[in-house]
Amino acid sequence: MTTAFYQNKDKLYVAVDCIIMGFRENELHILIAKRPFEPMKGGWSLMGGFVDESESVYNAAKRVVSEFTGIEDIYMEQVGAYGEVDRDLERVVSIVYYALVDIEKFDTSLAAKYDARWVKITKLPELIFDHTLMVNDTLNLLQRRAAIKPIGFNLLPEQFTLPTLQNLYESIYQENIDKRNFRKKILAMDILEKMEEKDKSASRKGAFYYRFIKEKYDQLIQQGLHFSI
Amino acid sequence: MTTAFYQNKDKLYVAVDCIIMGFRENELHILIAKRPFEPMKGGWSLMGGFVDESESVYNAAKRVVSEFTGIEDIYMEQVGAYGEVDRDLERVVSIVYYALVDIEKFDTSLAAKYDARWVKITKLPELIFDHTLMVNDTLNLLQRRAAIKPIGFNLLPEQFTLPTLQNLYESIYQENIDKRNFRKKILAMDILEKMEEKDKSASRKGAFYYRFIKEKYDQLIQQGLHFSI
DNA sequence: GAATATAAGTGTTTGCTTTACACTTCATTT
DNA sequence: AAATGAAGTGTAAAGCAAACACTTATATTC
Repeated sequence: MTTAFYQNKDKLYVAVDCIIMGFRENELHILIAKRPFEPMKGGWSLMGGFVDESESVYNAAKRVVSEFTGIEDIYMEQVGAYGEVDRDLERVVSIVYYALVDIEKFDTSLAAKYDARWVKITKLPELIFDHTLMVNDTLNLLQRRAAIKPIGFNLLPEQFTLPTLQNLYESIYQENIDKRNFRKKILAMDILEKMEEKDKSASRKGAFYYRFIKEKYDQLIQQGLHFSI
Repeated sequence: MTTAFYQNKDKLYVAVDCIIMGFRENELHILIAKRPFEPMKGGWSLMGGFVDESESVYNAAKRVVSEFTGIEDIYMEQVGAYGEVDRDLERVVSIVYYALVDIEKFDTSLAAKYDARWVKITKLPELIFDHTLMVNDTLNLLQRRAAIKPIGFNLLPEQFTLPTLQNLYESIYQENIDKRNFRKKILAMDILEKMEEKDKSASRKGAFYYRFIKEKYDQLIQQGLHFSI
């Protein structure tokens, strides 16, 4: 069915580009790939795809992230739409999402298949088209969002230590955080549960594992309080 | 020129919807119109239009705002892309911008032409499709942005009084602000210039006019400080 | 022209949040 | 048993945010 009024309007390609973020070696990483087709074949590119007529933009982004990582449960948020006429060789409007994934769940066989690499956000190569701009905008957004929403945990495994969590936030904000102030603040919110085991991989003494408890976070919100780091 | 790889991909309608905001009678207003065509003819709708092949999404939004207000110099920011499959009867991906305009510059002849009305944001009627969601998302964004960027001035004429400015922020945040704290904070930033004339329309005593000085704001930023209300 | 009415304009105190800062503990390795 | 190195802990100072009430200026009214 076509509605009369719309008929003479232009249709455009609509793409999604995904900034897939992971955390390892105490640094934020982004998954990028060598582009396998023209234009800009061989250039470093974000993970993208086209939006089909029959799928929502959000689902298109989910599909792309799953396709390139093998991960199904994904935290994703829209960054925005990029619509300059000359941003691609063809006229393509691209809608950007960032995804926060537990890098341990990454299906490494896909790296070879798609010529993809996890690169440190501080050491990104030049990307094609406006992809560098997209990454910059995303980092900005992430910094603002991670400060007030407990989204950082999506980058970590179920269990993590406080030193690791702190490293994560230091990597997101790209600045050092005082250890005592950080622990005070995060523990005061009472949204973490301390485990009995320690992670001894990073020190002799070992650091206790903690888990983020969504129910505790919901309680915090119900009390009219907010997450804040 | 068509690049081979893209050829078998779907193309979609891409629209812009604009949340055009103005300030009068001490309240934020939004420009809405009765939709003149099917589907949903006669329903209250945001100001929108389709993105042409040859114009950027941003320019499409500017064009729409100019068309419906007669105003050319517009502060505009993207809210995001709305891409559910069933958000319209046809498959239309809509990219939303909010625009802050000085309502005094509004060409009132356009109101009749487009069956448009300025309505208080607190008294919006039901809007078609996902337009109510768009407005809610926008108000949220505006609240966060107006707190840290001097964008509110775009809603006021060149000269304005501090009581008016305070009313504006109260309308944006939908809460009362202490007069002394507000004046202290805004004046401490030293980004306003006090005029010699008073506005006597709202009180016998009259309130001094002020102007926002962009150069002073730039200085503030250069000092490593930030706008904050 | 004196009294009245009304919004504009002005400082200080209190509490809270943020920042700065250094030593002890634990477990492994030598 | 000693040494190593990261994990873990509390307090004080400063800065920021929030609460709060009276005086001033001018038009209007009597």
